[in-house]
Amino acid sequence: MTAQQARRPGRPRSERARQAVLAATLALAAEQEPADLHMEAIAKRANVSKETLYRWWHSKTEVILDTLAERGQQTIPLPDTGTLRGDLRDFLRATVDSADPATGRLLHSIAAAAASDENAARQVRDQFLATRRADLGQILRRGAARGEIDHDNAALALDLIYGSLWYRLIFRTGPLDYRWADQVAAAIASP
Amino acid sequence: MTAQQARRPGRPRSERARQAVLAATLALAAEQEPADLHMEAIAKRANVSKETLYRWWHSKTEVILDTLAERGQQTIPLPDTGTLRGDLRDFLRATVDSADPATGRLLHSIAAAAASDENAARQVRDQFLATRRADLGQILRRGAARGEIDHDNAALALDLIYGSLWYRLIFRTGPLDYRWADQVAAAIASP
Amino acid sequence: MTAQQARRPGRPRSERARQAVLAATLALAAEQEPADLHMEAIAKRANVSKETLYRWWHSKTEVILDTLAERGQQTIPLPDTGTLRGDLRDFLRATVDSADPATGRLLHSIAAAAASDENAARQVRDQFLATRRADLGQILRRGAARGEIDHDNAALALDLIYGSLWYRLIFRTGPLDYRWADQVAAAIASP
Amino acid sequence: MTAQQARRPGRPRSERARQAVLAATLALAAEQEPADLHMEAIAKRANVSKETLYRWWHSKTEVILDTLAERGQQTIPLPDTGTLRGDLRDFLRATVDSADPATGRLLHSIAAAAASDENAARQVRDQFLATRRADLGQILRRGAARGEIDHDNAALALDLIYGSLWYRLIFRTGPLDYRWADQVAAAIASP
DNA sequence: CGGTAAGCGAGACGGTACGTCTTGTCTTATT
DNA sequence: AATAAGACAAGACGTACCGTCTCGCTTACCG
Repeated sequence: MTAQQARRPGRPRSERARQAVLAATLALAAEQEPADLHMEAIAKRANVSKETLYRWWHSKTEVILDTLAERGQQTIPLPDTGTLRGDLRDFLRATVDSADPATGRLLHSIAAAAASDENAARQVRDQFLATRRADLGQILRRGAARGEIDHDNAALALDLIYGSLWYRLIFRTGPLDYRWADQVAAAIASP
Repeated sequence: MTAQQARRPGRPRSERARQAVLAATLALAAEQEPADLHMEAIAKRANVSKETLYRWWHSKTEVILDTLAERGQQTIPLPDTGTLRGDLRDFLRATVDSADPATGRLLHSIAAAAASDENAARQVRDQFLATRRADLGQILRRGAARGEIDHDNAALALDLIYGSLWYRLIFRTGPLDYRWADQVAAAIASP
Repeated sequence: MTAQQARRPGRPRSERARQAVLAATLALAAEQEPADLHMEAIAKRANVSKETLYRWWHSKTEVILDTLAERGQQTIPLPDTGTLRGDLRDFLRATVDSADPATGRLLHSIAAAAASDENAARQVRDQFLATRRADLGQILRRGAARGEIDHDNAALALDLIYGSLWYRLIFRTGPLDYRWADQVAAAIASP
Repeated sequence: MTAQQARRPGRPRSERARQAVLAATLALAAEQEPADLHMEAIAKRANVSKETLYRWWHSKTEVILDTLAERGQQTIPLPDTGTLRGDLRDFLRATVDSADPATGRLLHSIAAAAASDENAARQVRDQFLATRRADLGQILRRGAARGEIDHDNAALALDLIYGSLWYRLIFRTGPLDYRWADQVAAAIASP
């Protein structure tokens, strides 16, 4: 498939620059407010020219999505406890664990971008939300197969669960902790 | 009570200017993208000086919250159908009805602001979310009193319901229509 | 003539406010840069409303000219030493003496106003320069009568003397001190 | 010599933008009042961003001084008539000739800036007055060498001559014409 | 091994919103 | 009527970030 890769002439893309950009993005997210995480700052921090930055990422949203993909993807394994509630609990607890402050600010940034720009919203959906929904969907589908949840409700549960998560994240209505994870798991997988 | 109001010296605040700002905000929201809804544009559209704008509203978030309070608040009456599911259904349908395109873009703007600025998040919580949560909370409490929902779940339901609403709104994962309202009502008020 | 003064109805003009404005102008000139001497600052410092300020003085230039008239006018007496050079020397030395830092900054302000506004230039000429020129002119005319200076040159000398004074003041090319006064006196009244 | 110039990295400064700014400044001076000659207007007229404008010129004074240097510098040649009076006459007549309305308004602007800001005064002295004083100083030195003027008076004459010029310009006490030039030349180079 | 072509850093550019500031006018109640 | 208080429309200020551009230099390949 992509094996051959059609080697193009000219100087190849600098892997060093790519890594520097992702690292700078993560570093800035760890240190500063979401509003201070802009293209100019990323370029400066990464010692990369804005030209290079814009050549490979067309917007801040793309940079952040790439950073999240690179750094945070692998962290959430699919649990298999035998019960829906157990699976949900473990999955949500793992999700909560993965949301360190830096990641949290990256999520804030893409939420802000998605809210104010329809195109960014699409990118976030396709490149970030989709995989999470697929994972959680699989857990719910298994629960539905065991009769622990209605099939229609399973589809809606995705929105309810991730909705409440982002709601807490964006509006800071409360902490995203194990208590929250357990309550949601219990509410969705009520007997 | 507060009737007397202790008349301050000097020229009183112009109600005309205040209304013009709120109307301009609504008009811009109806016509343009959220990103084009900035203080400069509001001032120009309202024929109001930037000084006046900043004197009374310290940020765009405050202007939008005021606009929402003035124009959209009174629209959602508390239903009383006798059942939790019925009440939820009616309330959510009314909520969906109130989200015309202009209002939707105002909501997008405050979501973006809340996501990227902790202070804005607090303002949105206190001046916008709080009343909505109180309304829906009343419905849920009535349901709990009738034994239609567990008391603990009632508290969580607030997050699940409004979470899924904002999630759809921000990430455009699906339409906010009666179908959504009915499904959520059914899922929360499952027998 | 002006004896009767046609007493008008209503509250009479506040002499207190007038004095406060002139005092505030002088105080600000003594403390700050010419650029910080604006109508807003004068009003605030004088505890006078801008309304009152603009009612009686139509521009900053008028306020400053009034301040100069009130505070600095009487200081320069006409000398009579018997020789042109002596008279010039004493007059210029007295002029130099009268230019304390506060007065200097007031002069800077009216120079700036005159340079950028033709109308202000006319006011400065009529209400400030005219009297100085008359005084110096009298000295020069006495010298011409004694044959110490050519009549035509006497007229021009006004420009040369006051010109070099303002030039030093505006562009800070050198100090306005007795040395300068004596040199100018000697040059103009050369034997 | 300085030919190599040590080429700095990055995009080089746009000569086009530089010329556009100077041309816009001159054009605005020709058409409008000194007060309407502000940075915003210059940027707009030159089709140059404010950022670019402020990057290369830190204040309006610097822009004007640059404009004067570029457009008006070369116009006054040093005369050599053989007599001080003749040299002065020619030099002052040429100076008068160079003061077209646009240039006059530029001079008004820098005079206003110098009067109200010590730093601006220094810049005007160093970048504008200095060369003029050097030119006129040379003429006077030649006169002193020929014994046509006392050496001490020669130094003072600089102030007297340029002082009276700026005095007329700023306070509009009279026209800057050949009559003025001839009178001053005669008075300074009196036999 | 020298030519060709793209990537890269540096940083200038036009554009434009930001939040602040001063101007001169106005609208109140009080004097 | 004049006052103080202070709100108002207007618009310039200087700063910041955006996304694009123009340089000279570097790093590959390909003939």
